Amino acid sequence: MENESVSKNFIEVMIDKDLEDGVYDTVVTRFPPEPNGYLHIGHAKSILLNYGLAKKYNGSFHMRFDDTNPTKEKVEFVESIKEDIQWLGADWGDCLYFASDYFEQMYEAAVKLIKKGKAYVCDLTAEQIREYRGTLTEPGKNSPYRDRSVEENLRLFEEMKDGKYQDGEKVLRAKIDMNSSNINMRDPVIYRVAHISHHNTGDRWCIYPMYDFAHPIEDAIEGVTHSICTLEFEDHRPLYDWVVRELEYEVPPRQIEFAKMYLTNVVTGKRYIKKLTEDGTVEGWDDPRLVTIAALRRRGFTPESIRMFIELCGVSKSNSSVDYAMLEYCIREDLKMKCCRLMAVLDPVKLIIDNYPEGQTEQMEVPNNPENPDLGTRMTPFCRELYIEREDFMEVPPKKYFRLFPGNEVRLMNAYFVKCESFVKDEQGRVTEVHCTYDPETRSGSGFTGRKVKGTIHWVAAPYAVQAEARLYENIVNEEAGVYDENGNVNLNPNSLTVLKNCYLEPGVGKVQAYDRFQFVRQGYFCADNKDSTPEHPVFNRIVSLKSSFKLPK
RNA sequence: UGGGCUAUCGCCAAGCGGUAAGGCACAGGACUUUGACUCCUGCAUUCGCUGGUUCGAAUCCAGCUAGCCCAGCCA
Repeated sequence: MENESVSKNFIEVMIDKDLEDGVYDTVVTRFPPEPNGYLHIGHAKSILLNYGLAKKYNGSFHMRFDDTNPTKEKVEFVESIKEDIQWLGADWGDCLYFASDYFEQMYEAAVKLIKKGKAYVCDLTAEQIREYRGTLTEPGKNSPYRDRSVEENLRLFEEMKDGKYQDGEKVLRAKIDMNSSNINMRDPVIYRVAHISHHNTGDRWCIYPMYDFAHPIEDAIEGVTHSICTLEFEDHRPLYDWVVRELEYEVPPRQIEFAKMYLTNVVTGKRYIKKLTEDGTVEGWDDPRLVTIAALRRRGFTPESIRMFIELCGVSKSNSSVDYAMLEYCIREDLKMKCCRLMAVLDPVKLIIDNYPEGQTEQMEVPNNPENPDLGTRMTPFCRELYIEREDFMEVPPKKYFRLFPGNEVRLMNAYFVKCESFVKDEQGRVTEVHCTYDPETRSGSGFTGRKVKGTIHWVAAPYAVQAEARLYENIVNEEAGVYDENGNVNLNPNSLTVLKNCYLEPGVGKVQAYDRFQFVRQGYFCADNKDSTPEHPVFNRIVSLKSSFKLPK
């Protein structure tokens, strides 16, 4: 049963009005990344928002690479972006586009502006253009080239296209208003010369359109109705509208801005991620401490969990930073019913059942997910020597500790009740063995109701367990200290990664399955590292820390 | 001293003149073969501030204050 009472976000309200007023009779949205890096959780918001809107209004969603600046773009990014979007489940169908496929039309559009007397070729240098532009508080002044004739502009622009000029020698500018209080309207540059190969068009062009000119044209050509972008483009909207108006498009697209997503305790800035990657602080763009889509995937986040997260965060126009706990909540919620809950021990100590026959092994049938019988059961071996979690035994228990301590009885999950009889320490005083006795009548599933125990602990059979490595990732930055320091450096959490080499997993849980399923070990879900894990050397990443992790009472 | 935008619980976020939804987090309690999950319960007399209009304002008006964005031939 879906909850239909969910209120509409402000964009949906605007779309509804447009549809009512007959401004548009359909909804077409798009996600237009520049292929110059990897996608992260912030992009997921834009992708899912645009895709969700198109789907909700029965319109279409376009995937478009905004590749108008060949100096920063690469095909490898095109591929990774496509992969990430597909993984997220935003299906663009046949609507895959490249801005660079419209270069011809953009050139024609520029010619049209020139003919209308709305654009001119300017010979000022970049520095001069900056000076002429004025400042935030002072108006700009007209370029001396502003009043060239249409004929001259046409000739010059064609020469720019034909490669007669060097990079930076000439630009094409829109003729708007140098006195505008909006700096974007002070005769913005709309075409620049760049003698560089483009990943898509090769050396066919040596002039490339600027974002402000190209974007509205791309939208108009594709019939995009609602061009949704982030807040920093609000000041560009007048220019966007100017372009579609001057170019006289029949059904001009509308730009709508929303607030970007920020997350606490993580680094999302592209240049910071790059820095961390380059100085070796993280392993790469998919390091599990990052929140790139690839990293989240590697850590075991599901597309469903990310969609839920974006849905929960909502959309608005106020800058905000979402609590990281919200992301963790979503993955827990999604995995809860669909992952196999296997047993594993991260910090092992031996548990020896003194009254269990030596050399005997019995197979216990255990449910894969106690809350979801559909996931079936599996067999797991049980014998005299087991590994349990070191923290599940205490020589001198504090109040309200109800796991193992001398004289106390607990349940071994999916097996028997065991009572702690004694323990062994080494010279350093470290516990090396815990001895106990078991009660055969209390076998799991036997229906035994004779008595109850307050604690249940997990275990693995020592002779059969598979040794594994676990990597516990924590937030990469300290919230208390702030994400960035006064010099703009990332304020790292020195404990962001802990590697545990001596962990044990249940054996025989399947060949591939064991390495791509989620584990639940008392306080956290674990997931096979889909990059570094092999059957011989399983590597697991803890993907979340549960909110109510157990704290010993004082 | 320019322009644009935003201000509702620790964090997101509804609300659009009729007397503060929801989620996360947190705190109690019940249940429990994971101290998890689930289930109850609690959690803004108040909506950045100050005035005004109104029978009535988070919602309208005025004036403040704080934060974010803009001076790339980046997107």
